[in-house]
Amino acid sequence: MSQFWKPGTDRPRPCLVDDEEGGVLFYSTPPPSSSYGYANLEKQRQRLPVFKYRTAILYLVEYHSTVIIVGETGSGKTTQIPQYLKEAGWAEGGRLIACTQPRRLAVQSVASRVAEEMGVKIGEEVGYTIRFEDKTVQGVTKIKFLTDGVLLREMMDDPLLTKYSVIMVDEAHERSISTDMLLGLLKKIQRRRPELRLIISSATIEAESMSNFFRTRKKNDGHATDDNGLKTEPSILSVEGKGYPVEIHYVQEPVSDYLQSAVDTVLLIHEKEAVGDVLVFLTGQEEIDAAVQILVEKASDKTSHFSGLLVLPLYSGLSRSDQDLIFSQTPKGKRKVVISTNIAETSLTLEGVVYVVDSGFSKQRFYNPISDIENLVVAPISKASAKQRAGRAGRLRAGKCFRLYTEDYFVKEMPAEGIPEMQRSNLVSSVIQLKALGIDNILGFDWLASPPPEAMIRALEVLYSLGILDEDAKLTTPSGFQVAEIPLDPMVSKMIIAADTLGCSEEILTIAAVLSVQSIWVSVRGKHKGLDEVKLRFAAAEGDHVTHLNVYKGFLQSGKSSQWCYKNYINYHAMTIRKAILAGFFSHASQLEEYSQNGMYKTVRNSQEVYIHPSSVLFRVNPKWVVYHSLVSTDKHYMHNVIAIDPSWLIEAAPDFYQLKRPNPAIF
DNA sequence: GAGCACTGC
Repeated sequence: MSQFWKPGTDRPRPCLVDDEEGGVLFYSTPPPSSSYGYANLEKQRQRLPVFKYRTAILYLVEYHSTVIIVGETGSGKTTQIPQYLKEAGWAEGGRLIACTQPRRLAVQSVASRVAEEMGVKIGEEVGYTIRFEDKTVQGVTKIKFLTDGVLLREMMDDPLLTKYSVIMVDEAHERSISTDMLLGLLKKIQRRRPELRLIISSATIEAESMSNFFRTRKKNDGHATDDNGLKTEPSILSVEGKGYPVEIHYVQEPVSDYLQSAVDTVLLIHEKEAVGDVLVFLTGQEEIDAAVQILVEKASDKTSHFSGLLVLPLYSGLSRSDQDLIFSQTPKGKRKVVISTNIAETSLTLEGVVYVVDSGFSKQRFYNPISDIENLVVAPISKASAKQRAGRAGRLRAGKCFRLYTEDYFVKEMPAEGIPEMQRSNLVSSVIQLKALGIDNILGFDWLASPPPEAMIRALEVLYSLGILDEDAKLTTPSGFQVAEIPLDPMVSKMIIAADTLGCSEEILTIAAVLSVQSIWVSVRGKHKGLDEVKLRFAAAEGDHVTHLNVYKGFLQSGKSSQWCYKNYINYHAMTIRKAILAGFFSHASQLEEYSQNGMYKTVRNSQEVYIHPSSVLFRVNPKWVVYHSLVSTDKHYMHNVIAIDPSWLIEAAPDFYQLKRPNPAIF
């Protein structure tokens, strides 16, 4: 079938897919609820020639500007569709087929699988691009895998993405900020480039809303076409996965303590169920460590049959070597139990899992645009997530999923989908990116899901105060455009630009790098004291940022710690460094309450009550004025990464901001 | 004297 239809050529319409082996694949017209076709890959393996699936894909892509693929895990859509398109000639004439993934690791592994299947070396006909790594060759690469964020960045140079004939957006149902932005922008591009084909791969639950979003003209008319006879009505093709069935078990009554319940369920599985590893979903490190401890104690009793349990924690804060333990072969006669955060839901796949225990909760970030505070809270997961978690039990053989909530709750109360990241995040980075792409009417942008207007306004306000947007909400020259080019939080970018004139770029770049990673410290259970002592060795009076700089310098000098006598040098530079930080973070200034006994500060912007986090070197030092990098909210609002400042620097850094009573109304 | 779901450019 490699000589299949050449796109754009004039030829008779292929007939509907007629399957002589029993109608496994069919194409119905007119489509019931805009759904076409159904390909069953599992059956196909035994008795359906591969070209049936290919036929359906190519037919739909040929005649529809947008195709939505509802593909379960293991359906092979990600690896097969790009190959079909290439063979059918979609990558000819110097244009490429692009396939996005939301994660770097997925990009790499999918690309190498496809290269292997096609018998080519990666970086030639099949390539990939992720940040810091470009394995493509111009003129040679035909299928290009990339993260959605990279494709967004590419739009800054080539807004219509003219290099590509087909763009496939995989895992669109995850609704990451980048994916949502990309889909909104792709819809715009389609108006200018009607020949561009989009393939959106999504879970069942999101398919209809995706379809509605891309349905552009002549609503309610399934046969709407554009001038070229191309159907503008998106088509939906569903492809079954080859995962094994997973039996779902619910609790009879709601549980009051899901941690305890998870532990009990693991013990019960070990007692009653056949061999096979267990994966438990809890919400965070603290919970996971607690559950691990309880189970390890049970397992340490050599006389009980629980000694067969091999219990391992899994979360991103673990060191790489600890994370790798979960992939080790389960010793004979043992049952591996991995207790994990959401990292095992999408990012990491454990192959031997047969039993899943689902607490029904995960930690989720919520942003309050009014207070400008991001909260990390334990919240109920969605049905989509629950399904994904359960699916983790069916990779090896038929499995079981134990849900620690009632069926009634699942059916009646659990939300179908999670809230898109777009609607619970700070939008400063997204807004500047859209502005850089020439989208001026941000509030009128056609979002798959509109973010709260308050968040949008807050983002515009912040960018205006940073001098990145002018009074007409357009990017300023050169500052605004420079900041948009730098792939960092705009406040950090502004700091970097300011460092240039203050002559401390090297130091500020180091600090920016440290601020861009989650933490430079590795968490080791029960070794908090040691870590605190090590930190003290690097502590700088100016605050955490300069302390990070010390750490980095120490790293460069690795092994020579006793000879460090940089103190004067650091003091010399500390002032200019702090001013550069302030150029970006002036709006994060806080003042110590004069009569405060407990180190209470109030933010300058909205008099929010905040405290210095105990991990800071300035904890209990309590300088009169500080600027923080971020707020972390638990029982109190804690300032993370704090430097001491002189309040006069604030006026110097942002004279408008500190005199402005109300932000300029023109930007709304 | 407290705490870090997960990604990405």
